[in-house]
Amino acid sequence: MKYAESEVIEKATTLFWQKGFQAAGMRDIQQALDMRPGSIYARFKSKEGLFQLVVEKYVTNSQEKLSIVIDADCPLDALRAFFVSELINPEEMRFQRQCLLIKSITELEMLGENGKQSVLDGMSTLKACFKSIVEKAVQTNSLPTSTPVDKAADWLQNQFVGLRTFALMQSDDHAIETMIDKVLIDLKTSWPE
Amino acid sequence: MKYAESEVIEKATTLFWQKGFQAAGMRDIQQALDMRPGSIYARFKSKEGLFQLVVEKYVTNSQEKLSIVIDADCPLDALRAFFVSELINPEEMRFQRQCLLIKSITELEMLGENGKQSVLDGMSTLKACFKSIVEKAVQTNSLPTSTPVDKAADWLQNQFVGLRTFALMQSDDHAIETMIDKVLIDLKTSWPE
DNA sequence: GGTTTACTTGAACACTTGTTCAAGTCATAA
DNA sequence: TTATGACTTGAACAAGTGTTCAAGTAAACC
Repeated sequence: MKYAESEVIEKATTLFWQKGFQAAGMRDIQQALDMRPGSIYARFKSKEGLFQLVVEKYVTNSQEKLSIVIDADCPLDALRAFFVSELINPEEMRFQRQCLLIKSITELEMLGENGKQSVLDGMSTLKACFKSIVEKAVQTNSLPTSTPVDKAADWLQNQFVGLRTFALMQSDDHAIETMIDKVLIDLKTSWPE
Repeated sequence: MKYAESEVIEKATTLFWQKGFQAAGMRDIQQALDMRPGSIYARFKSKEGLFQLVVEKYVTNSQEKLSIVIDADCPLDALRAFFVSELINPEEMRFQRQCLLIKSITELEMLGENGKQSVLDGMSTLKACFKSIVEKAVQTNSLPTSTPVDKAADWLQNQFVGLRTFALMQSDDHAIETMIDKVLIDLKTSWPE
């Protein structure tokens, strides 16, 4: 085995993240991984099989990052730090501002059943993480006990999605930080109904 | 000329909106438009030429819808109505919940210079519309005069983007409406700095 | 030592892609 | 009436797509 799996997945992640599933051709993949088609197919079964592993690894990774937020003494400060670190990064990593899952949702129809399920499952998993964050914030009195947890979790994930698209196109990092601060203000204010 | 241009653009819009630029193959386009390749190339020069017209028409259309909001007596009520009509529609039109421009931004790198510019220009155009809405709301005392107009316009467009992705995946229309109401609450509350 | 197993190579395959082109249609202008 | 030019047709093209396969390598197991 020429390269360790983790190494390969990492390279594949970069490629899929930059180009998307369809646009990343097998030849691009072969070049990025420095592997010949036969090797790729023997190890990952298909382009979609590789993509599935990438998505699953991506979700696990995100989950770990969100766990740090959940376990922090002050979850809202940690949440802000998480947002900043995900949304404000150097130019050569700009593509990472977009969420890989959201990008994949755009081409969901072009994926087979397995790939599709991986993406959707990933979304649910991350939604659960956001819920835990809100719950923790309520427990530590960072948020009022009146906060509707489920609604706020949906909203928070939704805000994150919007921010990522905003950050992708926005060149002014300060404007992004302002948007993040607005999220943290609104998280504490009132909810409909 | 077998079909009027507006008719053709409309059909092409549906296809690109559903499948995206890359995934909509020339054969799909030929079938959707009921035209042979030669006709399409004679009239639109290329797949990207057709796409460009679609994007431009889409932007004009959106601009018109937003003009109604700007000109309304109560812009915030009109804004809510606009959000609802764009985000809550029957199942067979679900693909329209996603913004065509945002969907296109995902595949910006795969477009030629002209197509790319059309999409980016479209984003700027719509941003200007959102700014007008906020300005109008301030003028009519629907929003406090302290509202930072530019910031709020960015934020509002950003919220719309997030909501569209949310609505795309959300089957519960009521949850979408709740999110819309949250936007209207937060638009009136405080801003960072 | 021999067999199995996981992995690797690179040429080749069948199919799809966007695009071209010679030829034809038909309304408008001279 | 003839000529022009915008539009149409459908077969064809070169290049690209994901995938397969016979053959080779090398470490692991009996």
